[in-house]
Amino acid sequence: MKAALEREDFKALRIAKAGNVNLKQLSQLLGLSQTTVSRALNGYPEVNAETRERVLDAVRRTGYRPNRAAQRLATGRAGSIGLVMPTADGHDSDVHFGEFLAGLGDEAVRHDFHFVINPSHPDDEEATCKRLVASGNIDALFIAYMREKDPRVALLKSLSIPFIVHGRSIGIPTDYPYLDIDNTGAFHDATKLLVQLGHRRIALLNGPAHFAFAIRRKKGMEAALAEAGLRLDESCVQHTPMTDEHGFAGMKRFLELPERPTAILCSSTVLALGAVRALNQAGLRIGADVSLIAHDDVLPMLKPENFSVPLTTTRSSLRSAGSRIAKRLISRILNLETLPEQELWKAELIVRASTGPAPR
Amino acid sequence: MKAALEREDFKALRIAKAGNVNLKQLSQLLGLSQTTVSRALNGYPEVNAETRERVLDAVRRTGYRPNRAAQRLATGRAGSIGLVMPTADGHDSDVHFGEFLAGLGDEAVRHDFHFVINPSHPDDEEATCKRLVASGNIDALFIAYMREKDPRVALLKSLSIPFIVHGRSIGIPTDYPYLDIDNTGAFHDATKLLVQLGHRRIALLNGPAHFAFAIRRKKGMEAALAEAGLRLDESCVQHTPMTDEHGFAGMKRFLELPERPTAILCSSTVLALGAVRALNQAGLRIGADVSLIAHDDVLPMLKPENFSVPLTTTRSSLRSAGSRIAKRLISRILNLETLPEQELWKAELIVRASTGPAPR
DNA sequence: CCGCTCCCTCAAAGCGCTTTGGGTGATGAG
DNA sequence: CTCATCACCCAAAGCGCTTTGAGGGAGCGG
Repeated sequence: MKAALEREDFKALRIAKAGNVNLKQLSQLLGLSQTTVSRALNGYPEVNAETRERVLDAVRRTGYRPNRAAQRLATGRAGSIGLVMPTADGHDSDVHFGEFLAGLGDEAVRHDFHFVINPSHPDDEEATCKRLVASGNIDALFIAYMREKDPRVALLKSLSIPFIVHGRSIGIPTDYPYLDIDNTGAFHDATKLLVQLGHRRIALLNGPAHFAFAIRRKKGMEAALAEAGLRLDESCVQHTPMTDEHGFAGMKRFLELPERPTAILCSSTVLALGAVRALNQAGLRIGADVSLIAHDDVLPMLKPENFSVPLTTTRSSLRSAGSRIAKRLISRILNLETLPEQELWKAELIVRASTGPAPR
Repeated sequence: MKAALEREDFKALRIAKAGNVNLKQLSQLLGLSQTTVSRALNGYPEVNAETRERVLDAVRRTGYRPNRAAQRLATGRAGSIGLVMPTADGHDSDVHFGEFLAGLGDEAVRHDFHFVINPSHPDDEEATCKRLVASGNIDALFIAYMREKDPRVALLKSLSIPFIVHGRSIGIPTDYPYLDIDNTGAFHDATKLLVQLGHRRIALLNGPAHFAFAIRRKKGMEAALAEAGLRLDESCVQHTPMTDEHGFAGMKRFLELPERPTAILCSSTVLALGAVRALNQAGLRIGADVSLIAHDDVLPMLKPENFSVPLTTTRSSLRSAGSRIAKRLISRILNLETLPEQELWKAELIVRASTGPAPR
């Protein structure tokens, strides 16, 4: 009895939803076959232009919308792209993820694509990827938070599913599609600026050491220091999650060093937030006693220009990256391979008041 | 019998290797009809317990996974829930959204549900809802950021699609399913605490005035003030987006008032961030010269206990709310109406160092 | 041993779309 | 006048699942 009721409910739902016409009705209305209508709609060439116009017009009038589930079943295409969201109970979720998602979603929805967001413990991402692909309800996968020699790349290649990587791994061939920013270059330039301002002892508040972007940023920094005949003291480097909390603690540790750094690079404005707090607490003037540069992902809630002392930054919009990746992913799914395989975006160095000449 | 089993094992292995098994193959493997297998899988009562066990075992061995598209087509159920993400080019995306999503996603993925995330200009949400429902590829809708007399409630009721509201509207009957926190109570209690500490002039850094939660929080505050024979001066209230930037600007304005408030309530820790900055800049000691209480959504990147002066807060986890809403939404879709229609969560008042006796 | 429930299982009919493999009439060439 | 060639269009066969309506076998009372 209960089951029967349920079934009826669903039928009702279906009909309510259906308010829509279906292909069959539409074709009857037009006096055409379903084939022809379908072809007209999907842009096949063997349909008379006039017929196609007639079909399109009927679609407009009836408000016909193809049933996605039926399309998916018939084509075998799922119409959705998979994301692995690194999060777990008791594990910090990443602010940067939301912003990225905004860009991705914006673009995806334009093509009527769904997401399958699969939360996963950060250490379990490989298995999650596998499961997600095996589930068969995604057409393409997006992965991020790349690590050194990241095993997911090989995995995805072997799974023969379109995918795009946000970032790049290190230590494996880069023959996969990616979108990355030039982290090395960005932190090289930032460091160079500090060196030119006379800084000799520069510290780095970096993201977790296993992430490729963190490794590259450090490398860029070291390169710029080397050019000036300097080297990066390991005591001046900290790898932590990119939260306010760790920024604060990290900066405090720097300030306790016997030979205090005069300038600090931060891998995120969120880290910088805590760092600034520590500096204020220590009574140090930013831009005078200590210089600060942060990488800015353009998080709308945290603008570097609004810091008490506006922050010099290397900027690259995370949202744009999301949007771009969605675009490329979808065009790969639809086999419109016109977009480039690999992209490296330059970050923009924007000088504000948090950087000044080294104190003497 | 034994031989048959072995043969089955062998076949199973081969099929598993070959790729995905489908229902037909699975039923052939078992020597059952598709109907029976389907029923066994979907928990229908008319299947022998032993048979069901046999089926389940075969599923395990073959790694069979039902094709979602086919299921959706056959049942008319889309297997996904719709979200409207308030964001647009040039419009701030909300940090709180990401955190909420983490909870929602975590729960949804457990039931193999998808999302359809539809970004929308905040002023265009009604139309977006309509479009989303009409698209026919969601089974249920979630809406948030409720406003006074929110037209979306009536809209969704008329569309006869399961939905849950995060928050509650104001000025319309509350006969719809929602999950809200007791904003009135939370800010009532917070204000009461301040009053007890001797504060007489208390200000409010609130979210945008059109949001119901903001209205309720203000109301709660006014009630507590009234109980003490006080009233809320309009110059002591500010409605702004909940960003660091606005927190800073808002607090600055408060500090410029002829009669400066001695305590401030913030609708978000993000607002508090900027507010604290302004206080520091003005050289005021938090917890001594000025008391501060913020509402804490438990954003992992911004913990109130890590503020330079740990923040007294009213706490309610946004992630838990997301998770809970997903659970209820899914159970409504599956017609397991065991969960309550309406829930009001109490926020927890946690006293830390940012509140102290009023200065004299 | 018959007949009648219960259980359990089955074959087959959709769900709405895409796609294959023809057809048909008009056109132009031979 | 015939035949190949287009340009259009069609009927029908899936895609993999759920669900209906019906059938077969075991167990029981008569």
